[in-house]
Amino acid sequence: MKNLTLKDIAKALNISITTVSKALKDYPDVSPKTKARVKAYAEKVNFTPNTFASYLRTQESKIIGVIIPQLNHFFFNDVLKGIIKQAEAHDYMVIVLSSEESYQLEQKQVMRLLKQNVDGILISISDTTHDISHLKQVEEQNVNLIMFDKYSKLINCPAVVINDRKAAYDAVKHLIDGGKRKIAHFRGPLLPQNSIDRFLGYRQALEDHGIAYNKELVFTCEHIDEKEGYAFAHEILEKNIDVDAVFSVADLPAVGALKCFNENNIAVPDQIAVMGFSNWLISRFTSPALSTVNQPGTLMGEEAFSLFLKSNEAKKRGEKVAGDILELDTQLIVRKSS
Amino acid sequence: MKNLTLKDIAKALNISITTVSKALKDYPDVSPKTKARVKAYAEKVNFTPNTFASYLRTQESKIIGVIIPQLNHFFFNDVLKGIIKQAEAHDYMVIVLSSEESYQLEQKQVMRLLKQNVDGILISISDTTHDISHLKQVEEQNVNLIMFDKYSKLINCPAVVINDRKAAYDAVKHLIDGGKRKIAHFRGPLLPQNSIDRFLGYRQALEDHGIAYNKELVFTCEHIDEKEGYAFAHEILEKNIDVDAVFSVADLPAVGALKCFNENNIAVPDQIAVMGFSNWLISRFTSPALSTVNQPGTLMGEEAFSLFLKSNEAKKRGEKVAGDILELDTQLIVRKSS
DNA sequence: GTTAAAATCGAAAACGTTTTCGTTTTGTGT
DNA sequence: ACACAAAACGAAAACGTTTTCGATTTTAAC
Repeated sequence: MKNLTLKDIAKALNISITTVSKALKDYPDVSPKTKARVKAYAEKVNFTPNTFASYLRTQESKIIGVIIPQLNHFFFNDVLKGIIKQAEAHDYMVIVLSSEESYQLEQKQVMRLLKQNVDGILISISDTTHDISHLKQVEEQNVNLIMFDKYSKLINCPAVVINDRKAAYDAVKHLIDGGKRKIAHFRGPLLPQNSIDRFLGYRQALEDHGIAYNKELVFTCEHIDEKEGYAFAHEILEKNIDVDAVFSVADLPAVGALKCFNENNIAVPDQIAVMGFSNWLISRFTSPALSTVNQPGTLMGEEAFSLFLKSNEAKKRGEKVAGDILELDTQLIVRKSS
Repeated sequence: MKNLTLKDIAKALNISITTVSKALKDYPDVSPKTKARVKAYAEKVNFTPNTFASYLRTQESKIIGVIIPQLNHFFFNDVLKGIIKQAEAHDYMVIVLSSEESYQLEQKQVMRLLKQNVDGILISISDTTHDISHLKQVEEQNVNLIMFDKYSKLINCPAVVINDRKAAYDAVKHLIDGGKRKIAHFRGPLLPQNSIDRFLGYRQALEDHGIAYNKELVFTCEHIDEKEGYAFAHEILEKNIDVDAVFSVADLPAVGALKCFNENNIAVPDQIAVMGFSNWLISRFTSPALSTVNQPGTLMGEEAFSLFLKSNEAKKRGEKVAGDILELDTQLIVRKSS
């Protein structure tokens, strides 16, 4: 019970392989009669052309590679879902790889995908990626490159992101509107663009509302986990730093802070309000439930695949695709912690 | 800057394609001298054989397909991580698909993978899968089939699972040891083997400790989300059902129940203890923190890939692989909710 | 120096598809 | 009938690899 080939069909219908192939692809030099005959038979035996053999002629593998920074990460799994769904709708298969936030691993995964002759690489770069020569190489090999969420401004390719700066601005503005003035920020690592942008949004919101920026209130995460958030919250209490709100670069550190505040009987949000970012599953279940910013993960994945398709079409026409950046809307989700 | 071919190397070294190929694969009829020359050059230009062309000869694609029931599911992402990690170590690529708990979609995804000529299919079957003819077809096409976690007893192929029955038994025993006697169970859907096994473990534990089984205390989940758990907990309070502990088939319904109990000022665990299953990220952050059972997701993924490798080796030797089932240990995690 | 054996190499076919180009068949108009 | 164009078909090469088998060269033995 192997998969059938053109040869099998040709033999069964007593015509040539060429005619079978052309009939299935609606070439004009095949009579309507034989076309119908071939198509009916192919349908009956559930024939689809062997993708490996097709690749050899067409150089199209119908496979794309996706590299995310973490495999078990709520948001990136949402994106993955969107990509895989759209890929299925367009008959592409998706190879999934993870850089686990390692620059070296990210380089290696890109090279593996290039060796695999994928039609495109969709990547969200790691927090430790400080050099993009491996991405340049993707473009040099004329493979479609699309970035999503964590992108680099140093390379000119299509990307789909959220407006981190605006989202952070709105989140902090919400805290200010709630009467908070001494707002701490748990920021992300120094390299990735989105932690920079969220920080800038935070600072802009303060400035626009006449609040002086105080760098003593900014804490920098390395791993963006709940332990760091817990530690920062602990430091705030320990050192008696005057703070009435916390805006965290992500939900996990916010959850850690919540835990610390709860343990020390700090009233949230009355004494200190807490705001996360990303709307992870977990944010709904903390007590109090965590206010946060929703990122449209699945939509981002779908759009990333659409950008790939567009880029691929352009490539086939011999054009160079523009490095347009698509921005998706976020939603402020106000719960009990603010 | 395309990927190089054997032909390119042959031309550069002024020898035949055949010799290059054989040198790289250590054929005995190539002199040590030319072997060294070819290997050095191949290394220098970073040559790897084109997998698509290789497939055409060897019928080995070096690609495996993985089908999980849900894409953004904490446990299955852990498994995925293990599979992808091991696959990378053995130079396999992983195509990821999801059935989204739909039998129809699962069938379709299996067919897609067969058409793609993957070397193996690793699958965790959906909750709605009631027929396994699509899996039989995998075996008929002589493609390696491995099941993990959610498996079917109707098909004889290697599988890696946990001992759900024992894990559930231990969890319920823990509740009993804590003095609880009126233990409710939120069970999973009727079809999947693991929800059956967890139910059986629950019943066995009751029986072994002289507690009569009361089917009024068993609630059946359909979607295994927190809403269902909340609703069941609500029903328990509403109808005044006499319950002093809840054992849930998974963490999410347990979290829902916790929420309901908290809202109604039921003391957890004193009045009602709550026990989840799976050790999701979220279970650490509820209040009180949720007791649960840890499933070794990453390890399960790694073992699943190992089973595939073994099965593939057996196939190459022309042997039929045994349908052995590998059982991994779980860990009872006691937190504040029990 | 001859010959057999061993060592080394390369031509060619095959995997399944696509596409170019040449060949055959059919149809049309005289 | 005939010429000729149009329609329908098929042979063959190519993609890059692997492997069989035959050809060539080297080595060893007498």
